[in-house]
Amino acid sequence: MLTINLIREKRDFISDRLKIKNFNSEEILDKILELDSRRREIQSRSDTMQAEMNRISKEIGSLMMQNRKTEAESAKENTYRLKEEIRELGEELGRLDSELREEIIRLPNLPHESVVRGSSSEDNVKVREGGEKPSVPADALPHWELIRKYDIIDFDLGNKLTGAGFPVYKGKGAKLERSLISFFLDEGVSAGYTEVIPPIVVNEDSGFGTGQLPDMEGQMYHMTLDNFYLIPTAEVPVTNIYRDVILNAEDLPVKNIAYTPCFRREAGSWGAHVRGLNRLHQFDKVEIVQIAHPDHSYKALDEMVNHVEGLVKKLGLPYRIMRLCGSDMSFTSALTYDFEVWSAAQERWLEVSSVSNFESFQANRLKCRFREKGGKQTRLAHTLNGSALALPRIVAAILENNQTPSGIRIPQALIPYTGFEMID
RNA sequence: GGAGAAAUGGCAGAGUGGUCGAAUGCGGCGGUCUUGAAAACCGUUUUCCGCCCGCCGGCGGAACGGGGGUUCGAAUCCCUCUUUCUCCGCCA
Repeated sequence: MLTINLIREKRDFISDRLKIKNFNSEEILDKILELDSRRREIQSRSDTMQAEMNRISKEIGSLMMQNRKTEAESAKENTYRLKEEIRELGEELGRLDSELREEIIRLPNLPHESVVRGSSSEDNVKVREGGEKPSVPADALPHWELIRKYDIIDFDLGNKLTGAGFPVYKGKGAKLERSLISFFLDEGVSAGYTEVIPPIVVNEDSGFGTGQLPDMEGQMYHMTLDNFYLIPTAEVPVTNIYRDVILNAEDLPVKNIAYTPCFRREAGSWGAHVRGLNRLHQFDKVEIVQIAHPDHSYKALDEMVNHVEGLVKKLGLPYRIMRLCGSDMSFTSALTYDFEVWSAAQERWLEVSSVSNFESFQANRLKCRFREKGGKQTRLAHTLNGSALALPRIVAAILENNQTPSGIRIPQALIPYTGFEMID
């Protein structure tokens, strides 16, 4: 959510920047400015009347104490009309507040100055590339056949228990999954992140705080009886730890890492290219989250990108880092780097991580603020997060890229975790 | 699930209708003293919105778990929701 101050002061700048995201904001901005000036006018009037009301009330109080009942009664006469007007202004103010909020919420975050406009994912900018594409035989199997061949992930069984997109990991498949989670967490902790295990069910306020609500309502599993949501990413509970929190500047950056299962309805996005592990309703992910000082948040973003790059390197996966163009970026992000790994049998790049700086966009919803040492004023912090990493496509790439006639080779870095070198 | 009690500032804890944004203590910050520190003493210390305002600041309004109500006036009375604690029941 953009701040009303920014909108007041830099209307045209905002309008220009949002064009990079192919978002036409003219009408919304005009409406916001109009609502805002009406709101302020009403508040001034209401404040003045309440001040008057408070004055009279105090007067009545002191008259009562002096036992001057008749004077007190006549003073009361003056309050009835005032009270009614205050009530009406209060209602008007409430209406304007919520209307204003509704409009502001419709505006996406401003893209960082390095973001190009673009019209699709084709226009994402390759930042760098690493690792070597493996040479696999022409008859290399895609992962959905490999998992059957070695009986390590079972979609049919998941279908029986729940439905499509809820696989069951078995034997070495389960161990591989658990090993990757531990590996990612350990790497994060070594890099200075504090591990947390948050709830995977959140309330409406949390969903709103990080921006999934109301925009992505249909993408989350909603437990209507309790009005809870299954989290689509650990970003939601972990970032919301800092909702309504005022941090000290010297405590920044705050760095958290969390493993959670993630749940996505993926309504409407099923189709080609989503076979096997490419798209699931439930999947595992390790997420890194930082709350940073606004002056250093892009340094934090670089650090996070380097961290994720280290992970894919250690796993020996060919990867590329893409800076998303405006039209491919999320509503809430100011700058996003996507990580893709090469999937040898599918011969495609698979997105395995998205690392973003949200600047103050989430923080404004969350009311996540900080105070400079010795300072009095609070400022909005910057929030960042990134997958480090999402498991299913990593598993798919490891299976496909490392297949050999004698089985699937486990990456060196994972062997201490799996305890075996081959899936065979 | 049943019965009872409670929710106040960073923390502890007073406050049962009027001058209470809130005593007091602790903690924090600034200062005096000291070579330095401690102790002592003095001062200061919630957040949001609006107006004036370059900044400092000033003025007004709101907020005592959330929401609603009674009243000229609510931390204080009423309703409701949530949470916590105690006892009972059940349970991984």
